[in-house]
Amino acid sequence: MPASIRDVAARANVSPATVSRVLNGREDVSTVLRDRVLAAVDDLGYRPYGPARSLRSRATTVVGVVVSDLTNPFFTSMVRGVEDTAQQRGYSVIIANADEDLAKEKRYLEIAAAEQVAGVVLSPASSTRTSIDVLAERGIPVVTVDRRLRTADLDSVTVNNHRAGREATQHLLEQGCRRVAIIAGPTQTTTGSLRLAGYRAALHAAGCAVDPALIALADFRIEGGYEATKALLRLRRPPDGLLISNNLMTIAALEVLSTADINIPADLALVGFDDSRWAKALRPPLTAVAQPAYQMGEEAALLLLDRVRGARPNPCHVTLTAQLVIRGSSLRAGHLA
Amino acid sequence: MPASIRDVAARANVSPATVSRVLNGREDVSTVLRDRVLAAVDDLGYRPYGPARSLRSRATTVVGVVVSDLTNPFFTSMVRGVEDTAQQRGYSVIIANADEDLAKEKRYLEIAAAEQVAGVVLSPASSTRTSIDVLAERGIPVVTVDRRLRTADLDSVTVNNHRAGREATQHLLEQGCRRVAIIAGPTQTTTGSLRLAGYRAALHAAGCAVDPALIALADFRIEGGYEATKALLRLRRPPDGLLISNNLMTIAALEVLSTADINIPADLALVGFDDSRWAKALRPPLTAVAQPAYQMGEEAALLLLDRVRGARPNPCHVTLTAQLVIRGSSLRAGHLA
DNA sequence: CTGAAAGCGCTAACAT
DNA sequence: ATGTTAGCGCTTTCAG
Repeated sequence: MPASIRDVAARANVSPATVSRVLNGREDVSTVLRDRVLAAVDDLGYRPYGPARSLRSRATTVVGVVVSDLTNPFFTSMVRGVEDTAQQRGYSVIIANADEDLAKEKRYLEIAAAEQVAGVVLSPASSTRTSIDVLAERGIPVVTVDRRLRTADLDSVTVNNHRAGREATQHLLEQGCRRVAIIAGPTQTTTGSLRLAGYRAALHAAGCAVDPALIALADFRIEGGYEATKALLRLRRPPDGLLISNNLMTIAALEVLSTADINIPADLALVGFDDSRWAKALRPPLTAVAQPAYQMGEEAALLLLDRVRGARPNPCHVTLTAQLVIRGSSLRAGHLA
Repeated sequence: MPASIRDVAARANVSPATVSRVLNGREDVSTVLRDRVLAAVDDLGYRPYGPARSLRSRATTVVGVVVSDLTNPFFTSMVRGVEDTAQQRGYSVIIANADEDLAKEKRYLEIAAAEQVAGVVLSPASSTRTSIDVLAERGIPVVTVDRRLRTADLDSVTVNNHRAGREATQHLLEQGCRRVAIIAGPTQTTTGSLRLAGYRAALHAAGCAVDPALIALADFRIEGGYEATKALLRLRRPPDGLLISNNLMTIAALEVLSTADINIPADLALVGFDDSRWAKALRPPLTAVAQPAYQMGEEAALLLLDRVRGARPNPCHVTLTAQLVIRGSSLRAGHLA
């Protein structure tokens, strides 16, 4: 049976209220009593009991991060950014994995609401069907990261996905690709649809027709990447350039292409979204759209904590820049390593 | 202002007690009242308030996972195993990232205790300095995974690290390596020290001397892997075989080796702990000690939930098997792809 | 089968 | 500066 605040109060010969004041670092307690309380806390090994505290004060110093796929290194980097920033400011971070699944996501948002976290950083599984009502009802602020929500105007941190998709596609065209394909993410996510829109825009700008057969829709996960890549290879006129909308699907594509003995970049020039540590170790090294994942997490945490503090009345959208890092997998001219 | 149980009670014309009974799925409520309550819950959009509930009932259906490094894919797979298993059984999972840092780990264990989670799955940052006292005081069960604790006899799920280290080293020796080096993890972790011990055992068994210069101690992270690899390459007599104790350090080593133009496996045969999706896509593909990460998470969750239910009086240790997957990075004979 | 009442551990309002 | 009191939302005896 752990010690309660009353036990501490009894041992220090003060009232529970005084103990509470000391514990919450308030200045209006005499040094004598403060020391006595602290000693008692120490003796008893007292630890404040979270649920009671948040029941009474309706606040915690825990922020939640609900990510759409924790096995995706992009999101783990992003989470690290949130963690470091929040912790610097005295908040702790708990993480939940929605696994690109609306039902799981809903459940975790409910838990976040029920557990009364101070705020939530969310990368929504769907721009239209994800609902943050549970949180809104309780006045818990939400910042979306990576993706946005169309159903509510929330603070958000994203990269310019449209432009990134356009530039990556343009790069493939410049390398002489005539049939550039894309493995796109779910169009219900803003990243999925914007990167695809960027791809289309680049083709239009170059005066190329958009061949629907070259657009493979997948799920941002390894399994989907497999199927999509295989489908593209089965085409009578297979692509000679390929843009893949995230890192997990890129891993899958690399496996399929390697099994099928496709020569990269000669047969197929490749660009993948999300840079990673192993991209450089591949042969050829992978051309990637590098996103500032860690920094996105930092920014999201900053926005969220401002919101928690009640600063900033209006929704704020931070757009960072994704950078095309050109490496061997897309270089046909060969004038660069 | 969200609806409380009293509001629901009022609207359904019943007592709060009845609402509580319905919400907790108890059978002793008449169908009439149950329906009225459910309707009222629906109308009001009522959601039970976690802190009040756990304050009163001293229990939650949330389990915590405190991992030592969330950016490590091994741990994210493991977490997925915990999640799936726990969710099947009606528990939710929240995750905290200790980042191989004892202070952060301590903090998260305190939060887990304060928030009154049902139990904790932990991969401890240190086998001797990690303390689970905060949780033990409150009677919250803990299962360690991947690593063990020397300070308490807890349920644990591990692989046979000693044997895996031995077999991997033996494999390198069989490939004709004469100077096999290791990049070991922190010896304060059981995985770090056991894999190293396995390496030593293999050398002894083969009648080779253990050259201390060939043992590089690092931190299980990318940065440490860089330094360790560079240090090994600077040796007057550099290694011709290398075992790396986890995936993050392997990524770092691959980068360094690729920059230094070391030929794998001719100059240096390579084996890394932890298999991954991109291992096959590398050229040459990476020989890896594959750990059943997901399954480890599943087992850990099973043990933990048993413990939560109060089953099983004695600590239980599950040891799974790590499998050496031989690929091109370590094959010198060349009779395999 | 249902309701009334007590109280979990803590903090905030009010007194002093 | 400190103590007293009330009550957060919920579950759980205990009566009926």
